Amino acid sequence: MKAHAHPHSSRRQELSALTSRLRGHTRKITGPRQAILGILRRHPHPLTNREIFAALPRGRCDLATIYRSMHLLEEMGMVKRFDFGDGAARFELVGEDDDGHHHHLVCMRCAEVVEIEECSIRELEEQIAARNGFATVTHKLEFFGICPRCQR
Amino acid sequence: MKAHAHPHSSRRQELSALTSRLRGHTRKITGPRQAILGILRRHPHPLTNREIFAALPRGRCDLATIYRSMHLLEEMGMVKRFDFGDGAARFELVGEDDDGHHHHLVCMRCAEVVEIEECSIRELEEQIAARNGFATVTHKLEFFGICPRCQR
DNA sequence: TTCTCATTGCAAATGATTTGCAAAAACAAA
DNA sequence: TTTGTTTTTGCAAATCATTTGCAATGAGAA
Repeated sequence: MKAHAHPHSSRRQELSALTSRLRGHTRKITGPRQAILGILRRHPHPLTNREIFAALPRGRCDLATIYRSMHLLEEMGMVKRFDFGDGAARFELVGEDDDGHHHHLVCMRCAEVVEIEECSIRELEEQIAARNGFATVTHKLEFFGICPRCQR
Repeated sequence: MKAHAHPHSSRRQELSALTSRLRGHTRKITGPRQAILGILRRHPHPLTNREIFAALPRGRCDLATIYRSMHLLEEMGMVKRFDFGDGAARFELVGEDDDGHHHHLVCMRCAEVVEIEECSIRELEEQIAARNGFATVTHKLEFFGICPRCQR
């Protein structure tokens, strides 16, 4: 999965800003957590836990700890979970201002990922919620196709 | 997961029509396959392999066979795979005329499923494909919320 | 520095899905 | 209908992502 344009990641957050968010939730700033946040900060792409693990200097942190950390960060709203349907969850850091809501266009051959900014599904979401009496409706939407390079 | 309106399933396919589609692909009409198609036909909802297994008279078919059958049926376009993000794939029978494209609104508490018919994402899909140079773009979209009953 | 509770590493447990393999079943041919 | 060939199945074991029990460790407060 190569590097790619990532509009949302234009303003990379300071690591200190990230850790202070942890502190604000009465969470401890541990080595593994700092390391994980560091990786997420450097890779503004959806990363699997295994990818985060591989990117970490070996022995720095257990895979189970990464799983636990991602749950914590997700609950705190610091990361967003994505599901590309291949059985492994992926995570991206969410900006403090940002709500992290966006979609992806995933190449089904090489797995290149392009971030999709606009989301005109909000209105549709409201219609569907009203029409079915559902509350707090959200959605998951990902696009899949063949990227330019794979078409050649 | 209770029964619910299912616009797409209005015309339930004959079992014989289903098996003849298998025959057309040089596939054998076996007991397990007929049983599985029977279950899918009777339950026009997204079903997990385990649910199909449980719905089958016990001893009728091995779970591994269900997994293999669903792959086969999916390749043949006879079923559509859905992913509600809970780690288990779900399948629905696809009509011969129908392309099976639709979405769901899933209650996050009780897992009730409502089928969503319209899909205004097609246009968006085309825009995204053109703008990013991707080919054969498709998407996966599911909605999640709290159903009326769970709100009480 | 000490105390306490959160957090971690490690290994084992889960749960969905896949796979190797020999036996059983379809179907076509005779 | 009997036989031969090929697919399909059941069963058990293997994978893979993810979770969890537990004792040892580390972070932050007092």
